[in-house]
Amino acid sequence: MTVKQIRAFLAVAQSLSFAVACERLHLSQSALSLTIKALEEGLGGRLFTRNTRNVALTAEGEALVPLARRLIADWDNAEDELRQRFTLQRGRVTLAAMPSFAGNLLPPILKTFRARYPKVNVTVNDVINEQVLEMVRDRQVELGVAFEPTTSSSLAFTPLYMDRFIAVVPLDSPLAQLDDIAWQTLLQQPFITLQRPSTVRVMLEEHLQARGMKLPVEFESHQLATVGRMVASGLGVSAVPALCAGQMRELGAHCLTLHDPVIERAIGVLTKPGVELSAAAQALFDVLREENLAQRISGPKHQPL
Amino acid sequence: MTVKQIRAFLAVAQSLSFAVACERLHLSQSALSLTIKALEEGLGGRLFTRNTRNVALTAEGEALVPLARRLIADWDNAEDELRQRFTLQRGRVTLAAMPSFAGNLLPPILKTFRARYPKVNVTVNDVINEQVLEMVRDRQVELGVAFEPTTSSSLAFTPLYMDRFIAVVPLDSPLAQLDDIAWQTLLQQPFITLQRPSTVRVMLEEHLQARGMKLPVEFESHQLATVGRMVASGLGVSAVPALCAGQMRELGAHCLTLHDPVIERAIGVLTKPGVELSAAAQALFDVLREENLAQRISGPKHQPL
DNA sequence: CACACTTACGATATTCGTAAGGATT
DNA sequence: AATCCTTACGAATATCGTAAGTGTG
Repeated sequence: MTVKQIRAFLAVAQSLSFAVACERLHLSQSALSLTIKALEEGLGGRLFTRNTRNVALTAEGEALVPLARRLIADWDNAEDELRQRFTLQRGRVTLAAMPSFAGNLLPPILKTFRARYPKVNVTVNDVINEQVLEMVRDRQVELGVAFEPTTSSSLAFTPLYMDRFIAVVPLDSPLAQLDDIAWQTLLQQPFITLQRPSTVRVMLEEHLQARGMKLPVEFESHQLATVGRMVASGLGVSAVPALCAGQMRELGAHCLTLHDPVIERAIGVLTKPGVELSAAAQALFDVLREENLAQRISGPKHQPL
Repeated sequence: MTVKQIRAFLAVAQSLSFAVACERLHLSQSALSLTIKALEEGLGGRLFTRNTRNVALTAEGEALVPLARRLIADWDNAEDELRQRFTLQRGRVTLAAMPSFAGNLLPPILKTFRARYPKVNVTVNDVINEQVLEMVRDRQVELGVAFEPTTSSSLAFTPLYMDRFIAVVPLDSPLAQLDDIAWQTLLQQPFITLQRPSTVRVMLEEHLQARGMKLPVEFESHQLATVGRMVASGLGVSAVPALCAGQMRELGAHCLTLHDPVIERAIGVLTKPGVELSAAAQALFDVLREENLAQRISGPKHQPL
């Protein structure tokens, strides 16, 4: 039993005429006749009673009609769906991104993506930097956005931005009047930062230790928003990735360029080598790079690459 | 997209190896490779990522697996069902039979049929003789069992039995002592019979009128069982088709051969000419004729043909 | 006799298997 | 070097359309 045979059967069953059906099928009468004959022989009995003058369904043919209809409908739907996936009229991407990215740059990017591929579903996993690597490695997601891995992580990294740390100070602090600030100066204030397992916290401590400096940590949180709110309310100062500048300002804190040392690290897309991206994932990857380019023009604090 | 392609896809998706899959498909590696390639080209994208060392599903391929499974399962089920219908492992027959037949000879016949074709559904329409003709004519049923039509009814008739009228008298009547009885004698008793539209009633009156006799009707019913019960309780006598002898005896009445005149008429199978019988209907038809033959040997009152 | 399905047959297209090629372990 | 998928190519097979055949109204 082949798809062609069932399509032919349905066409004949509908019109009850070989002559009419063979036009719809773009087939000669003889070919149609043979096709039906082959189907009948394959199934072991007649589906139509036909003399030269009229065509009618047998009882078994009658039974096949609804089955055939369902079969062909399902068949066409499946084919359609697959084709839609390939043409990105449908589909699904899974993405893991670290919170600072997921909460700041990602939303407008997703908006662009959605505008271009409205039926493609995007699942965003807003997880900490380490888990981004883990999820990509375990193939729980196709794409990850995170800091560039330090150790060779067996993951492919495509840089998007060069992110540097900026200082965050209360609006009413005298420091808020400066254009930029040195770490040495900043660290004379009570320091508010993320809790230890955080990549950001670890990065900070490593870089500063190398320069013989130490964080005068006064308050710790595991959420960047809390850090921002604490700074805004005058409890102390902080240093965060430039990526979060917008968020900090929204929370009522002031941001300054930080130097001596400039601490920076690439943020980019992580993929698992050898695992081919779905068409949908590839499209999202492309949008991520395009949007990066767009930002380069408008020029934010974090520098696109 | 063809059935063969999808089967090939599933085989490869399951084993994740072309080499293994091609054995299950009874196909050479190259043919399988081309089949998958054709499927991929037809759908517009890759379903497997494959280097010589391992084969893996793409995201789209992953999406196709459940679809393909359902598609193939439905396909095979449909094919199976049709094949079962043709081999009478399944199916459905519709039959209309007049009550005297449906209630007496038919049940053991259906038992034989069911024993032979356990999965074939039989729908019996127990309707009066005229409606049997009507239902066959309207193709509401494939087969009918009824008296031979008088007027050319445009239906095909295959005789099964020659049924003759027998006398039914109360057990305690002096008539019950006789071996046989003439109509003239029977008609001296109060007569119980079916109501007018009945074919049996009309037949009786027509035949007797031709011989100058008339039914001394005392009681009328539209059900044969009621007639039997009335006779059994001594209200009068009746004459019924020999087909109903068993039923009459069960109701407590006595049956006698009736003569002068012998009124007889063929009972047989009605079909609509030009309408091919389903395999199931043909099988039931055959059983009806076989059972008739079996009865000829054991020899009942109504004579098989 | 005209219409509609079937059968016959030659041409075309598809599919298959063998064999060679290429890549990975 | 061995394994496994792909590509190439000739052979077998299947499918198609034209045309002749058949039966029915």
